[in-house]
Amino acid sequence: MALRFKNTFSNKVEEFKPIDPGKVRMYTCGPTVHDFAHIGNFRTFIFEDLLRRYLKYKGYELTHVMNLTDIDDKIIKKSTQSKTPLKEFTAKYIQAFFEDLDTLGCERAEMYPAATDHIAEMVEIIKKLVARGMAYEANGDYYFKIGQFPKYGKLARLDMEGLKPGARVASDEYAKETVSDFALWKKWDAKDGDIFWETELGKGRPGWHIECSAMSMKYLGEHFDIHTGGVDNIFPHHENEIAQSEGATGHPFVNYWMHSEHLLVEGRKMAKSLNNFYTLRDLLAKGYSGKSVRCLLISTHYRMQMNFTMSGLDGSAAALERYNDFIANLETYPGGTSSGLAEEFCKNAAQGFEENLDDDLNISGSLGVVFDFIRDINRLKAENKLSVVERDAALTLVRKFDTVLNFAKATESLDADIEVAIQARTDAKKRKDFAEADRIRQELLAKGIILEDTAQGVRWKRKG
RNA sequence: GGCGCCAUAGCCAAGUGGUAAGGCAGAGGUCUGCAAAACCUUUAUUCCCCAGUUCGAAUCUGGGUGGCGCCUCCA
Repeated sequence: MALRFKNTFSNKVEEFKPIDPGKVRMYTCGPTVHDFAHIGNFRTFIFEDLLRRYLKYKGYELTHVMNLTDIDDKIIKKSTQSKTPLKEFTAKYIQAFFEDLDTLGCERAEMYPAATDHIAEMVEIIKKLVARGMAYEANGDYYFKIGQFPKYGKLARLDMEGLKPGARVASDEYAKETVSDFALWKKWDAKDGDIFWETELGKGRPGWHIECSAMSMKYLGEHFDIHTGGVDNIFPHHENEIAQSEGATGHPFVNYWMHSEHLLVEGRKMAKSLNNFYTLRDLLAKGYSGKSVRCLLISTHYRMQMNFTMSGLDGSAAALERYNDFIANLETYPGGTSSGLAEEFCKNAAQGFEENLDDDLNISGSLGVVFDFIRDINRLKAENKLSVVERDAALTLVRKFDTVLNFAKATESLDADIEVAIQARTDAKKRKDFAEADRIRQELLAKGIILEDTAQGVRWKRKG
């Protein structure tokens, strides 16, 4: 079976066929850089990392663009309040974002264009929309005229006739022709301080949606393959992107829309007021590794709401250890006598891994295959029925899986001398030299490698 | 009110017509000074409820119940 994805636009699982055979052009709505990103944001970025890694695994040549939204109301407010120039204010969070991506083992996209570097491109699109009668100016602001775009509402499956103006719309300060028309360009206002651009459209700043139309089409062309984001972006952001882009070019914009569901925390929507709001840095401060967070966030299908819990994170840390122990133990295994079974285990695992991911990135199914494979090979190893050639084949396969999963630890976090000490203690016990074993135990306790030493036994620090 | 997602073991979760993957936690073992690590074994007569279709339903149909999200700038 071929690779297939759920397309939000058609609401169906469709076979994936790129516009240019063998090549994929993909756009992702990136972070708004006004603060540290939270784990809900990263769930989406990790889904996109899985998607990009799997497309490469399948042999596609990928061009992936992720924008940086470095201009919006929140940024203006915070930057103005802190009396920090816009670029300086956002630079801090852009840097933090890339650090966090590294911590989570997310591969870099090919490009990370920033909105403020593409004002001219946005102005061009708006001018084109005005010329085509799909946008208009009102009191210095520019709006998209959704009445001129019959397809409007199709992505989100909204009936625009049925949309009634709510309290929020009624209080809107802008002078639109129709309540649901959305802003393309906002005239400078005193609260914007010194944040504005002098353009043919006047002194002002772009709306949020136009940024993504401008940057995606500039780097990927007017018609590209995949556009991703979180479900909350379906409406209005992506609906508006379609309207702006297709309104300006007159032809299709994106073939496949893919959206990841939200992360809940302890069963509730993550919110600062509920005291369940976590950034990646909060979790690192609690002693969890980036890879543990990656493992947890990637392990539930992207279209399912995922409930984040601390015990779930503990579980992922443990699963990750099983995976890494498997690799580490296999690497040092000297090899035994072949039973002839390993070849089939490898073949089945490779096939199962791919079949599941082909099916709209069924990561749970694929992980099941990987852990089945780990158990099968471990069993052969325990019985000494795995030859050197088979051992190497198994290692090669799991490393291939790891190009998609990226669960393997770059470095062992326990220091080498600590490993030596633990081994020395085990050896001492084997010699029945319990005085020596206890001495080493005290030493490890002093170094903080053993966290607790109770009558029931010792509790070791997790390697993760 | 409109649109959409979901309900499978203590927890997380795959499976969309042929008799319940996988992970965590628990239990037993390899193996014992008490432990730990690693590995192996084991853990759902049953898939929210009711009715129907079928030789056969977690899976399809109808009707309920419950949870969540979106409906103007939140991934």
